[in-house]
Amino acid sequence: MELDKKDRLILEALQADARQSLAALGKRIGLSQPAMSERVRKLEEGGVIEGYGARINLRSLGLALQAIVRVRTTHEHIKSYIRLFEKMPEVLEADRVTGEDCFIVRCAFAEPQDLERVVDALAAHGSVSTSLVLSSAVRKRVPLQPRSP
Amino acid sequence: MELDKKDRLILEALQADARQSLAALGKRIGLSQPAMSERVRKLEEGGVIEGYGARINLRSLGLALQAIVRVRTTHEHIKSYIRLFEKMPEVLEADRVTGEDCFIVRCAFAEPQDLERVVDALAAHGSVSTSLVLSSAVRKRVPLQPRSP
DNA sequence: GGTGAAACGTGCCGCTG
DNA sequence: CAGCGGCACGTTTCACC
Repeated sequence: MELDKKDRLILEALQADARQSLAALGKRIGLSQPAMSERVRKLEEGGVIEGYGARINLRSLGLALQAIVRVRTTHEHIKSYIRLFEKMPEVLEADRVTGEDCFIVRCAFAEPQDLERVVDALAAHGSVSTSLVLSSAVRKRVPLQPRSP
Repeated sequence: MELDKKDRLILEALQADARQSLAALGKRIGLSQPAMSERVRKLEEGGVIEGYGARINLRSLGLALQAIVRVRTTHEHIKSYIRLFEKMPEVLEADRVTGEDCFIVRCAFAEPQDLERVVDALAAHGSVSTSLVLSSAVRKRVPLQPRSP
């Protein structure tokens, strides 16, 4: 799917605030409301926009701590680890990666004891390296500038 | 701020689809539209909901590759690294962490050459370990079940 | 660009703790 | 009495032509 300048502006605006009206969006970008409606519909159906989500403050849910856990294991355990990640509510995201590590896992929790439980569970069939998140230095949106034409 | 069962249901529903009407939300949860309006307003003002964003498909932007780069450096370079992250469009997020690594950085790019540029830039005042993301095994939402009552 | 339908914000009232 | 939810209204926004 081809994206022009205005599509990119739309994506940028919808990343900043997904709950603004199509009319407000149109005013910002210079399109009428039906034109915006059509463009957004195409971006959704074309799979460019996968959905809309609320950004939740983890701290306000009592989850003040985050950690990034690197997991090393053997190939036979890959699938069971994926099932484990899906079962554990502390796991926010898990990526399978190249290199010595097999997975890099981000988790959130309320207290150090919770992290201990997570680490113990993940170390059952492999070894782990755990880093506590001190601060999120950058939390950017998706880069939208037209890249290398 | 106190969150009851219905607040958690609202957060769950808004994470799944932030662009649904308050009336539809109310139907799902069992509240009238004005009641929903009020609850959502309080969740926003209380800082529980930080905002609403569109989920963008990186592949459709031509960014088919992701990597996670761990950066080790000395304390004097911390601030300049944070500025560097903010300047680089490839950097999606960067967390400062405990342990031997100083930062764990996620980036997205179109071609391996782009990653090479990123790694070169990040290795200028430290050392890096780079892992290519093979697949995102888990991409969950924030856990909302009431924790440890 | 315009029109019927749906959604939103607000004020008022009743219920409950 | 305070907090919360439901009803009804005028206004805005949307989808379709």
